Amino acid sequence: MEKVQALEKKKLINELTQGREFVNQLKKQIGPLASPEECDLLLGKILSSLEKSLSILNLKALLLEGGNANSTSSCSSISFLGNNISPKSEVLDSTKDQMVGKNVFTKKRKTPHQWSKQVSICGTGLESPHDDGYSWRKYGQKDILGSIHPRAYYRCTHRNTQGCLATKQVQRSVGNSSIFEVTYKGRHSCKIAQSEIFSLENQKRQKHNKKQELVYQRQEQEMVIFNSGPNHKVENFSLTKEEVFTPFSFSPTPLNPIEETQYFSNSMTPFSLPITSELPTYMSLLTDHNEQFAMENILQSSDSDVTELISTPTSISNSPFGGDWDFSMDFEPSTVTFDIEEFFK
DNA sequence: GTAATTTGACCGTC
DNA sequence: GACGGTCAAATTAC
Repeated sequence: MEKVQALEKKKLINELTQGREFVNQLKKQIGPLASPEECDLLLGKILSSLEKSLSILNLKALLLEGGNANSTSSCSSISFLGNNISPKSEVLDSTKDQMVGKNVFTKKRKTPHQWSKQVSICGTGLESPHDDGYSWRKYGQKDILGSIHPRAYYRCTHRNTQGCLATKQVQRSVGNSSIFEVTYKGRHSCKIAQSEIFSLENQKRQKHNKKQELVYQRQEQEMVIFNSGPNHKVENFSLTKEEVFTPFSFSPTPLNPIEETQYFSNSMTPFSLPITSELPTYMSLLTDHNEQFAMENILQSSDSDVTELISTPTSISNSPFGGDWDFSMDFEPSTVTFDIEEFFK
């Protein structure tokens, strides 16, 4: 068993090291003379390394969960946005069921086919946070005990037409009414929403590429040191929040923020993101739909990562597993930290 | 006319 | 019985 763990650890370190190396290569490639093909190739390698790393971690989590149900160590948490996210992982439940059989793990899931998350959004207006890439239909509102603001309930517009069961709850923060707490439940299975997301990403990407050209031009002109994190980007270049958020999204499959942090934390300039202690500051810049979208991507891509591991590297839209297979992660709004050393003890 | 929102009622859980 | 979540009829917006 220890040998297996050592092997896994070695593999994981190897994959992450490779990922870092690819990012560094990509960093060198990106520029006015960058070849899109080269960039695509490197991004593919980066994503591949990432997926392998995740699969190792997921398998490890499976083993831990299956072997020691009462274990309180290991995969505890991932810190993000000041919210607590505990991986009450259904991806693990689902894959576990598939891999080891339900005879061994007969424990029923508490909330089948659901994942949830919570984000805080600094609303620019007085109304609820707007477009997060999906279209929602309000179906209820309730006064909640202990809160001066009512909670609004939304479901996906395509619930009836496509059976999409995604829902979200929106509620103003008690302390700061300009902040909305949004809790997502369920996973989008609607194709329309996904194409809208993709379109939104393309727009962002195009916008970002234009901005990137400006950045390079200004770098040449002003010799600005561009390694001070996103705050500097905002101050120096007046980049919008979405450009701060998606500094690297050239791939059709956008990296999620955690992935970005993992990969870019080790790279230096010009796209390095603040890590650990600076992360909340970085994330605090994310507002409105971008922040929601970021959270969405964390979970949705986690889903697709695992799906792709089992099937083939296909798009997110047409999973062959349909609604019967739910590889999504079930998150609670809690602070999460992930200690990789502890994970392999 | 259609779609979205509002809001009181209902239901399940604790 | 209290509470949170959902339903569905009525209302509003486009």
